Amino acid sequence: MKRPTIADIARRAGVSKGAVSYALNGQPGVSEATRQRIVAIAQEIGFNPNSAARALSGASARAVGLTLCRPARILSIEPFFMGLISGFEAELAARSYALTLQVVATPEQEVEVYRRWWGERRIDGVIVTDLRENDVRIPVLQQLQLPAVVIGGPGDTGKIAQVWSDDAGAITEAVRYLVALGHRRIARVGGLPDLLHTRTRTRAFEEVCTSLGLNEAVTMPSDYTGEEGGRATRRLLIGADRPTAVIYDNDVMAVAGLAVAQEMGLSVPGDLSIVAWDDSPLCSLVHPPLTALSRDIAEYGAHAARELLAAIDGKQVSNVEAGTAHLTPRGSTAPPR
Amino acid sequence: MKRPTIADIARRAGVSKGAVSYALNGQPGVSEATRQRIVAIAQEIGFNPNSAARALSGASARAVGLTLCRPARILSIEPFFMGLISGFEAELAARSYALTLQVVATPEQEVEVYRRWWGERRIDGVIVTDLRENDVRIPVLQQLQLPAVVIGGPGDTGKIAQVWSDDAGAITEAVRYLVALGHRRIARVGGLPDLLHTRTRTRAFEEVCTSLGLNEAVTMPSDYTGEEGGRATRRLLIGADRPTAVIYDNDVMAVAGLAVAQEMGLSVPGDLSIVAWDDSPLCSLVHPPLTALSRDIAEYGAHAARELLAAIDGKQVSNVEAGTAHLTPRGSTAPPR
DNA sequence: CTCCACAACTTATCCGGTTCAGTAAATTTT
DNA sequence: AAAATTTACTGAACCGGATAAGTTGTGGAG
Repeated sequence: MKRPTIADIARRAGVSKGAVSYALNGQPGVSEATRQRIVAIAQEIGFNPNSAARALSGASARAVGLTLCRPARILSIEPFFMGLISGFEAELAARSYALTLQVVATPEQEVEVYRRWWGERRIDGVIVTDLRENDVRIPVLQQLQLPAVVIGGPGDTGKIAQVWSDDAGAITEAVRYLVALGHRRIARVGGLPDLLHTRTRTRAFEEVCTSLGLNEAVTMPSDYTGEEGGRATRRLLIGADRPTAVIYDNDVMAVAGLAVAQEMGLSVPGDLSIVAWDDSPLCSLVHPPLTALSRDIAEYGAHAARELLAAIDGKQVSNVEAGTAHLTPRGSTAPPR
Repeated sequence: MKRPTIADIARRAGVSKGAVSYALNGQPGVSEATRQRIVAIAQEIGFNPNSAARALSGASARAVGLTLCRPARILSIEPFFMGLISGFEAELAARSYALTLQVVATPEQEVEVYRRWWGERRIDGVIVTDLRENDVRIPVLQQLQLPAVVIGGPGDTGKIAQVWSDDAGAITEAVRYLVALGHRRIARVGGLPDLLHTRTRTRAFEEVCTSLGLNEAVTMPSDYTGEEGGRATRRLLIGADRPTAVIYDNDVMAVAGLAVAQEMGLSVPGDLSIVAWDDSPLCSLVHPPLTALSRDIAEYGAHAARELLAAIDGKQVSNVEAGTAHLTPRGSTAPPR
């Protein structure tokens, strides 16, 4: 079955290719009657413009790219990215942009993918996650002049748009809450230490602990996996001065931490309070359900997609903060015994 | 910064566009010396062929499509799809095919996306998940002659390639194992009842229970969400003749079921044994870790991708079984008290 | 020495849209 | 009523590759 082209429509309507193009794109240059006739024919034969031909004649590819730089075993379980993707989609589909995805192993590979995609004119822009300090991707994006939006700042990205959420504010709220419950020894299991938002969180965590007069603010670095999260928790709990509350940088590690506590015979929240960052259905799934720092990740993604589309349209965009995570108390936090 | 084209290379090498095209594609028609010179120049200036131009001149789009038809809140937590995507990617990236993704709400929307993608020549083929009985997508794919591979059979898909795993064998193994432990009242919390593989599992579950002389084989239909899985578990456990073992159709529902049991004061595995289908890190994360039917989902995805690429290359492919899930016993199963 | 075959190119066309420069007819302006 | 403008188109060029068809130049066979 041959797929119809504008030439087919032109023949059937008895006009030229140009007229068909004007008619279908809402451009002036055809009468209303002709336009309707052409649109009707296009509808009837199920015409879709060849995206390659369109992209070739100067227009855009109508696609944006996203690379995921995490090992498969983390990606599969980490709810964050799927939530983000759902959010992107809502915006992109509305403007019929496609989302092109690639799983990579390293930031260097990621850069290669950007170069290739942009060189191939496969995409009009990219969404960059996991911003790092002195991120190798930023200068490449600038050099290529590839429209982009960065998630996970704030950081130094020059003219590249950013979307971030107020991580410092969120962790401050969580610590204040735990202190209000009576906790004095609060630890944290952090995400990948290289990521900029991990650093922001660590710094804010230390600051609020100091300001509230807590003697120490231990952050165990981790990597978002359940195994590491569990190990870090075990290390925290075997110490003499074991914490009475732990804040986790993602939900997967929090769930793993809960399991470790249960396995060690500790009661949650009696002996240990747990706070998860990023509230996914996972948090309400386990017993007890986890107190979490909630934010609307899909909306966060949608926000990023809107910024990216604006950047693609050539609008100069400033950095945008997309809301603070707020504390959703559930069964995993209580005053210490 | 203008992105280089073969014309740029041709000018610098002092040859024609055609020669450059032959050289870069390994076609005969240029001398080895010239080819190397051209390749070197292409490398130096960072040339990537414009995918649109390539697609336009008869070649393929070098992209495949995948639609995800689940609400965002399920997608975000369901590890299956991300695992599948990782598997696709491994194959696709190796042959530098791009993966285009779209989240949709209904199979009808999915069909629309297929039509559009194919009409736009945006993709060369699609991966279809969640096969249903009398699936509306199958006739459309056949009519469009859109290369495809279906995951989730076996079912009637005509000439469209299928990849499936032996669900009947897996559930039989699980039930036999539970019976060997001494269980006589085994229930199941199933996935979406419309899906073909859910039916296969249900039928096999009933058969093996009958053949082993168990009086009843209750399957509570569910929808893969934690909430529903928890609710179904609660309904099973409040009955007079409550089961001593439950098999769940995905890991998320199994974790939710575990939480419900704990919340009702039942000990796992003492009072209730739990088996999860599809072993994700989630299963080893909770306490006790869940006995699961494991299969390599990424490999499953890779398999599907290979079949799809074969179909795109015009090879007639037969249906392929991609291995049976095998039982991984962990702490959530034991003889009943 | 001529003819042929073949390598190593060049030239031109095509893919299917977009867009610009025409052009004839209709409408408005003066 | 003639001139100017506008409307509604057509025709052709163009985007950047792939590729079929044509053009040289060279070496070997006869």
